[in-house]
Amino acid sequence: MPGGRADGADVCAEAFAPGADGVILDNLRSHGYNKNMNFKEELVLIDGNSLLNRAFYALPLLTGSDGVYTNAVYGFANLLVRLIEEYSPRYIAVAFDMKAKTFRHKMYDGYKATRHGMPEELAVQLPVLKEMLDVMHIRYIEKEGIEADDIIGTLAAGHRLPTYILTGDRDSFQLISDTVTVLFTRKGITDVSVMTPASLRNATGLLPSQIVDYKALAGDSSDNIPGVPGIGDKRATELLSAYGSAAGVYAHIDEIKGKLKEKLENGRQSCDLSYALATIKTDCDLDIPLSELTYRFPFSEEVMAFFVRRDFRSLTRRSELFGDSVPASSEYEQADITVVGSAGELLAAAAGHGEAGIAFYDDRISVSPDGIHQYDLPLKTDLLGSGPTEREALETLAPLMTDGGVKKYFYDAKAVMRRFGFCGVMPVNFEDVALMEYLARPNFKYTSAAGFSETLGLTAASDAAALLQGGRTLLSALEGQGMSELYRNVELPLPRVLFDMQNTGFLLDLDLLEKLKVRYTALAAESTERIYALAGRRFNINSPKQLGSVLFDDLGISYPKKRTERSTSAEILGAVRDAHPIVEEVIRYRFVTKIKSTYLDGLSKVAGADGVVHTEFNQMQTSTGRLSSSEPNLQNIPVREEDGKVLRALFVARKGNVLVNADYSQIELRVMAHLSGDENLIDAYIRGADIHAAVARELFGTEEPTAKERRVAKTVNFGIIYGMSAYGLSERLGISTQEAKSYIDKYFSRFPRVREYLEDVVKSAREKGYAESLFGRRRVIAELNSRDYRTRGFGERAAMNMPLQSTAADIIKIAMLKVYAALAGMRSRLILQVHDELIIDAPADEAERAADILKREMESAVKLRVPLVVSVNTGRSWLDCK
DNA sequence: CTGATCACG
DNA sequence: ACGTACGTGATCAGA
Repeated sequence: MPGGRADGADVCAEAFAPGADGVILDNLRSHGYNKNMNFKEELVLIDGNSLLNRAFYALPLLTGSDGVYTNAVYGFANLLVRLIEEYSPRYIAVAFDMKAKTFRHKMYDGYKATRHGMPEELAVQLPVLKEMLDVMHIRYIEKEGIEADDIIGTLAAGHRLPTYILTGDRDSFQLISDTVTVLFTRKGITDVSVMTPASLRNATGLLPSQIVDYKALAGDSSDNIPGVPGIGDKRATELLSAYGSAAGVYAHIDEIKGKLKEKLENGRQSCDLSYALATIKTDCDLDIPLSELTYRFPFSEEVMAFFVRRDFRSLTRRSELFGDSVPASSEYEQADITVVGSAGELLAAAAGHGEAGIAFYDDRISVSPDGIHQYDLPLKTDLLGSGPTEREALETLAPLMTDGGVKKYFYDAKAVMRRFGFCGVMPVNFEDVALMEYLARPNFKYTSAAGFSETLGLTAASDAAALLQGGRTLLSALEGQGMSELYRNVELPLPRVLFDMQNTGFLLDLDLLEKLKVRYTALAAESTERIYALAGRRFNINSPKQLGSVLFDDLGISYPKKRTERSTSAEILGAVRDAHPIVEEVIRYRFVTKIKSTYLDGLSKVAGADGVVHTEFNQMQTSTGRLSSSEPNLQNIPVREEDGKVLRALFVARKGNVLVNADYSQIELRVMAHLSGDENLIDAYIRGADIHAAVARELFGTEEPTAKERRVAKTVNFGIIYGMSAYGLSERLGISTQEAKSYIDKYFSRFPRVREYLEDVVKSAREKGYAESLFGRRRVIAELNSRDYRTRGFGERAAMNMPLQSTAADIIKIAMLKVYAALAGMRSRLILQVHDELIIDAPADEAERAADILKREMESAVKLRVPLVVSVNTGRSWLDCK
């Protein structure tokens, strides 16, 4: 992956109006992110092994649908949920023992020697538990040579926060203090006693500090701590109440008589050893700031997917645990907000801080330098008279934007760039929390201001602060999910590239646009009249309902399928094409009006006076990591049909320029060759074969496949990428399902690793709850565990397709960054991406160089087991690029 | 505001 | 016996 960030001080001089759609920061919360939670500034430390153990023996040995034992994890999950609901701590950490020996073993061979190893049924649940903690973003800690107790002791000692320790281990009582409470799980896991200094005294008569002394004297059979031989529970308690501590006992050894004295003297060494063994360390070498112990609640879809996958039915039904079903409310966690009157005060608030959350609204700009304090600057708007105007405020904030020493946490950096476009300020050193969320919460969809503006005032109370807090948490979540590189090297630098592309825009030939509009308006009118004449009446042709009634009722065309609902889709119309002359005319009408309304009228509406259209590239829209394009969508301009393709003549290079167009050849199929490792497919690509012909040769056993055979092979190739069924292939090829099945079987027998790969992808997605790309991008696919076979089938196909489409999307994003960097200093500009295609508007004298850059950077974007092949074309218009 | 339709990769 | 290829966005009708 490229390392180079694209955020130079390269100023965009062209004026660019700030967008009408404000930036919505409360998406962070309204999508279920720590919403409605009044977290308390409290820390909960959980002894993972102890609790898992308790849960294991407390519950019957359940298994999930896949046969993996899950009873202990289930019990753990329930306890955890109860804990979160009852205590609402802001911070949680789970500590685990590691298998390795600890300093205590070195001290004493017998340490924990009587412990049996974990039963296999429990051991297999440990990774499942860790997986659950991962999806909940709950930090767990394990360190070689240190026991969970010591981790807990150290964390408890390291903070002044009220702290709760959840464990079934009595050793932890020594940590009890005014600020540290032990939540002690007795036999089962439902019975939890709250152990404070007072309740400990009631229960045992001991002070917390005396727990260690007690063990030094009486020993502990469960850990095989010897204590003083001959001294048991009763004697130990008596001695401690008399002398305070084990040391106190020996200091007054002369006051003790007879056999007891003898036992104590003989056992002195054992007592010292036991004391050392029983003492929980509070000074381990652990550097874990509190900020890393936050977690996400309500739970994300990923947690839901985990519960579904593990058959934790009762938990999946607890809708209140999952954010999206919780209604919006005013219970926002409030930052300490100060309303200021000038942008200078925002600057001052950020001064001296290395980081700041910055939220932009139409009527307010907020800055939070620490996630706790927030400074709000109301802006002067048409409706509200006070404060500076947005422009004045932004101009004042410019130095902060270009200050490399302050890391800005934005929500949608591209939108921020657009806001500053009017004064040519390009922010540097920023994070983009929206992008983090897009990656870390794969089902999340970014929502623009339009849908939310009404609730803005209520819900967007403390978001600059939330941005900073949430951003830090999401960064560690991304790290945990292996997506840090994807975020930092691909997604984060991309907004700058997309901003420039949008900003540059694509020039339209307005004269041609006018001519085409006239022509298509006439064609549409003519077609309409012919249809009315053929139907014998006037009706709304655009209404599928009315059209269906004209075709299948009035004109008596027999519907070609068995179904009860009647469609008038192109597929159906094609099938009844010969039944009546009106059908052909409707097909033509559909085409003409599509061209006119969607493309000609649509483009006219959004083209500037200069003829340039500025599409919006949406980076947080798709479930696979692709971009999408809107207002106008420039990724669906006609090309497949000759008649529609002419529209591409509208898209032209600027004066004196040419368009340079480069597209990947079958990138998804090549990605599949790489990911599956199928030798046959890889060989074909390395040989540089015509892949569809090569597959045709395998399917039909012919040396020189006919055009028809090649077409079949091509359809099969596409089908494979989409997880097709025999029926689907048969429909598309117009053949029987038997014949279609024989092609598929033949394909898989010739490319066996492809079949294995696709099966593995589905299996892994079912187990993990998500599919992933080569670069670690994830898509949660909850449908895989549906009991409805249609829904499940959809999940399986989506799982097969995702890594291919997603990896291809990652690759072209990397290529875009490389191309953008390579164009530095040139006048050529990237203007469009269409999934596997890039277009540059290049001055004629740079065209050749731009073409070389496209080919080189796209082909070398990543190294796969098959070559990436790019073809480049040049022309005055997009239509000419062929 | 959702579904039907059709444009693209 | 079931329905039936993945991912998008724009327009229109009709509730």
